[in-house]
Amino acid sequence: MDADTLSRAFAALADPTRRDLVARLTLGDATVGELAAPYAMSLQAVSKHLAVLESAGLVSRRRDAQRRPVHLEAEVLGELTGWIDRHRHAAEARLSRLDDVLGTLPATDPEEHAP
Amino acid sequence: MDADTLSRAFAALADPTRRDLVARLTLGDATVGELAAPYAMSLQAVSKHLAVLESAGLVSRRRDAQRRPVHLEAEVLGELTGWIDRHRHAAEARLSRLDDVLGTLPATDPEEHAP
DNA sequence: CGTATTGTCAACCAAAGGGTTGACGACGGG
DNA sequence: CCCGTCGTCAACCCTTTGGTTGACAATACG
Repeated sequence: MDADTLSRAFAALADPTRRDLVARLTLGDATVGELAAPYAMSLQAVSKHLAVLESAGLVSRRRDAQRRPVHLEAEVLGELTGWIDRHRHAAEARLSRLDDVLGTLPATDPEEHAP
Repeated sequence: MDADTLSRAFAALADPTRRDLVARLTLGDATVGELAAPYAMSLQAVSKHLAVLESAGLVSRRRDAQRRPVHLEAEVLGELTGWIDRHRHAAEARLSRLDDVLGTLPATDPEEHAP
């Protein structure tokens, strides 16, 4: 899980069009043309977005005659949630230790941030 | 959870320095100077990175005399994992339905969809 | 064979990103 | 009151990014 993969994957998902493409691909593989159809932009632009997703490891392309069916690779998504969760939980753990220290205060009704 | 927040947050985490800052902040609040110390770059550069994190809602800054203690806001991290998990699970659910359809085949390992 | 379909490659452009340096603003401590 | 500290603002620079158009590669099909 090198930092570069992480950087590329986060960067890939930073674009609404690319997130949309990912969402579309959860419904199943699709060709570039099918993927491009809904958008106002050119086919080439969508092809570039797919290249970004591919270089981030989020997507792979097969070859089928002239078509290039695009397939979602969900594993990298797991690395992203992995990174985020690790740090979020670290922060929350620290907070609950803090609550411990302040624990003698009048029942601060904790909003159940870490069930 | 507008698309803009999502875009800004993903973009914010696409930079290794900013991810590092987030990691540092899970240990507790810190001033800009403290945060900048480990890096080769200028204080202004780190200040800019913090501005990016702040505009993504990942961080907030108090005022304490000349100091500007930075505080990690973990909630947005939850929105990110929310988006990712939603789509990852959608993809996996679809795959398992597909396995259902192909279910009469000789017990394919779930990982083996792309040989 | 010729041609239509499907995508990629290449060159280009405007805008955004990540960094620099220099100057300034707001405080606290002599 | 002046000075040092902490941080932001502003201008600038180079690279990356998201988009365009035009040409070309590969393959099916009449």
